[in-house]
Amino acid sequence: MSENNVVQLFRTVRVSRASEDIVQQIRSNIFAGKLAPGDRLPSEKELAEQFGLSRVTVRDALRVLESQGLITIKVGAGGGAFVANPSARPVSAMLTDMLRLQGLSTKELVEARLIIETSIVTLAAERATAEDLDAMQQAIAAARAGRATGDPNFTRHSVDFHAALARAAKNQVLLFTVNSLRTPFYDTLEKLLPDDGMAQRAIEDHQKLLDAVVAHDAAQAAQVMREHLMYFEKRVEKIAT
Amino acid sequence: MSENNVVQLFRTVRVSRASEDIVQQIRSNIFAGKLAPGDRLPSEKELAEQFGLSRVTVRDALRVLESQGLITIKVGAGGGAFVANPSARPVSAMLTDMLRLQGLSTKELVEARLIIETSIVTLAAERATAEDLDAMQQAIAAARAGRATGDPNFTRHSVDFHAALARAAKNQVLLFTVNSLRTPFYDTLEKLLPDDGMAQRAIEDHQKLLDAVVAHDAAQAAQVMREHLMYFEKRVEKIAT
DNA sequence: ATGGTATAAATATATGACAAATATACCATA
DNA sequence: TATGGTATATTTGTCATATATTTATACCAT
Repeated sequence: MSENNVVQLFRTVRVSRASEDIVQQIRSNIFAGKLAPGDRLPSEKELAEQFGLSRVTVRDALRVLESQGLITIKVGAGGGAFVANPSARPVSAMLTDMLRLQGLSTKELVEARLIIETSIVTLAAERATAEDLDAMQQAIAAARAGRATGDPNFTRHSVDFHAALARAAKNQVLLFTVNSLRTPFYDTLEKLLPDDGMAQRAIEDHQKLLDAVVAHDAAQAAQVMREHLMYFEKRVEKIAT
Repeated sequence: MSENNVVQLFRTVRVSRASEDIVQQIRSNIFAGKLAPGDRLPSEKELAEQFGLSRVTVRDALRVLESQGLITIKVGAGGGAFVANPSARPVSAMLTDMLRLQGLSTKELVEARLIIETSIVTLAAERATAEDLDAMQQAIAAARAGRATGDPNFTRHSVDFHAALARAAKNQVLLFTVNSLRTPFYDTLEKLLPDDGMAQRAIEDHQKLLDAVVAHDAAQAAQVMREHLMYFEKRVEKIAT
């Protein structure tokens, strides 16, 4: 064992908190199915008694569980902590945060988004239900109606369209991943004043995407998506710099 | 507006907590780059003064930020809340929770991973540097050495190999995303007792992947990756149980 | 049936205090 | 000088007690 190559035999030690034990116990009960979505946990006071700890410590634990998406907390009579429905939303939010923190280049984001969005649209071409198609069509119709009244801000409808498209792929992992990648773009897009040309282009592209999905034409859908993303990401890129 | 079709004009209202405002303010500073990883926040006492709220409320907010993976908290002199390095681990942990709770299915995860991993290996075939290739080779060599001494546990070397491969794609977004998606799988694999057949297969596949990347043969690399993932994911069918 | 008020239950927040963890400074000893 | 021990200061962790706020329900009046 030379000076330069120190072998790591031990791990960092961290003293745990009492509240972590509470978190762990409640998690175990949730994962074991002893607590199901919608079930109410005992009140903070009761939990404090059961755990033999103070109410503050219990609240600490509950805040952690809430942040992990495992419980929701309601105030007032009949309130308390309730086991949450499992959702990919917290995962997506966290992935969004983590990506944001990394100071990623637009180029990397664009590239990653291209890969995932084209996969999504390919899957959507296979898997979209009538409901999905309807949702996509409605987003397009709403964008058209908005434009007809002179409102060039198509962002909201674009978000809705892309959300419906991603749902049509029937893969929640891709859904939350692409949402995390999209968020930076939509944030920027919403800040700029979109012109009517962009609105028109968005509507046209969305319609083409929908048509391709309806026709189960995955290759065409992927191609349109690529062009769509490249067009819009060039505009966002200009503004961001 | 008939009885059966009630138009939703309003959204559910929820009274916010004071601590959420603190969370938001700290997040804004982190995302704006005013607080960088490693930076220390003021003490709880000082934050309480700055926000004009009690220390309890500040602690609430800090617990949330900690659970979101944005800060780490240290006890004692020189302690306090420090801005965390972005890590895939909190995302993976949350993803694992959702898998356990069946909010997401293994099938969806596998499908998403297939898409992203094959894109990564395609990019790596174009972009890998000598350094990347060396790192991959070393992971393979380490796995071989381990196996030669009778240690069938190749998981660590597999993690290293895939990490090196993902770095070779030169896209931080894909790297981070795939690390988040991969970890639940490895955590499960590590809990199994892998047999030597699996170790051998991993080493062979990794070598084939490396060879394809060296040869800039993206199509071959993608094909090997697909087969590799399908082989292993069949053996880890139930992730996070 | 509708509206208003009181009450109870539960979380949210505050204040003050002590416990525990940790880094640093200082001193004694070999 | 290096090592070990102790004291001190700083900071988080937890506690006890209390009040504020939110919300559902019960009850009464119109």
